Amino acid sequence: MYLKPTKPQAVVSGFMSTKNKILDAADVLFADKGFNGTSLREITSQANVNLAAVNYHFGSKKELIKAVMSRYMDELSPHLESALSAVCEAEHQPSLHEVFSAFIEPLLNLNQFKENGTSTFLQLLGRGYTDSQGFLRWFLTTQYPNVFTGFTKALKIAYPELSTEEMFWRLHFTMGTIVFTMSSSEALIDIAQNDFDNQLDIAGVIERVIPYVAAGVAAPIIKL
Amino acid sequence: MYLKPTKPQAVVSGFMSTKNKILDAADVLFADKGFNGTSLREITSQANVNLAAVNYHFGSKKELIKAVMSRYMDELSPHLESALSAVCEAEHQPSLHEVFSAFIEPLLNLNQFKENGTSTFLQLLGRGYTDSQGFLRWFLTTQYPNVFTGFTKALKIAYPELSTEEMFWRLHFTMGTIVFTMSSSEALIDIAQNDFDNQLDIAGVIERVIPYVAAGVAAPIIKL
DNA sequence: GGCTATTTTAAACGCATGTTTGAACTGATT
DNA sequence: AATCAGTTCAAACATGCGTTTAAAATAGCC
Repeated sequence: MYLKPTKPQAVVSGFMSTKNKILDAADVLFADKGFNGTSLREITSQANVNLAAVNYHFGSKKELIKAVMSRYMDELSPHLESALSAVCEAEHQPSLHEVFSAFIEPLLNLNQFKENGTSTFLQLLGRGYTDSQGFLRWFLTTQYPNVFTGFTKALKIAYPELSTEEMFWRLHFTMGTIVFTMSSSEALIDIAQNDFDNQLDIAGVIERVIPYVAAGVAAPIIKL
Repeated sequence: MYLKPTKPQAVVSGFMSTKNKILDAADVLFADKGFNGTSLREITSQANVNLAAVNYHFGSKKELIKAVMSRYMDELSPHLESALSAVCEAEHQPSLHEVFSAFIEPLLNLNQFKENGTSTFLQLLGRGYTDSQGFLRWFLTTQYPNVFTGFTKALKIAYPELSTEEMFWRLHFTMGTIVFTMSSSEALIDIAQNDFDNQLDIAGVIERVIPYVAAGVAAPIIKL
């Protein structure tokens, strides 16, 4: 019977708990095909566990989605918060480029936390914005608000001339760029490999997108 | 029995063909809840037609999706193509801002073509990128390639220093920004109305996003 | 070893989906 | 009036979904 979230249990030797097998299978499939597009049967058969295990361990599919996201956010958000406040408390006024760059190291470190962690997480983020009619957006903004407030605070310092309203829009444009790019990054990298045959990975994409969004946010203010 | 796409039939007086009732209901619902998230039963009951009518007139749900998109693209793509070639053949070298602005008039004219046509179409475009594992992206790029080639050609003229590879990425970042912004535009406009209580509509969002993407594409070239 | 609580399992449930069917209806043509 | 292609309709079909159930297996403890 399912009651309450249980504490994480230590992974000893080669043994993997059913719970973790489910989480590992789920986040790859969710990232690839979306939350609605992935069935519990796909997840459980990929994870080699019984179908009923998801409902037993997590209660429902919705709770599984939350658990998948929480595993990343719990790892990421402390690092993001400290990186952002470090930027804010620097001696010199930080540039927009520096603010956005504050995300890079914590994001790329997700690859140590989990294989392909960076791109998987960013893809999941993209899915969360479009799938499931925004319930995940609600979940993130209410459960991890410090990341968002810290980010806007840093931007306000880096570009004080921009009105709050303009910043609101450009922030969402930026969110869109990142999230969308990452959710289709695999396909794009494939195309790019064929057309230009460069070595290219998720870190390369991030390096290219940062000047873009920094320039977008820094765009001259329009007069009505 | 269903055979072959039939020619569009003239709409006389207040009468609306079953086919058009379905198309009208479908594109609102698709834009709102995604392709996978909308059932044929929702569409047909919204359109006040029988459930089987979709399969009778269109053959399948997938074909209905194509038909919804084609209705917009067939209207839009000639105007886009001519606007883009006008920009290319101008006496002076066009700015990036001009290139992006070439999209505005044709896009906004969709509102004359159909009520709320502009935002609905852009939302559908956003859905097509993330839903249904890219089959719609394939459909658009293969069925309407001139729009894409015309756009890259115009950009190449406006910003010749940028390598093809960089342009490739910044183009996709731009695509992401637009598409993502529009697919969540309703929610964003709601939030913005509450926070800043300005008059704001889809045209306002477009006006704000253009300086952003133009600046992003025009960002200084990074050295490795 | 025996008892208990936890976990796994196969099977079913109820429901929603896209699609198909065959009969009823419609409106124009002969 | 009879015919007939085109269209609508209610009903069913097959499938896949998330979830629940109750029995079997397992692990922990005295």
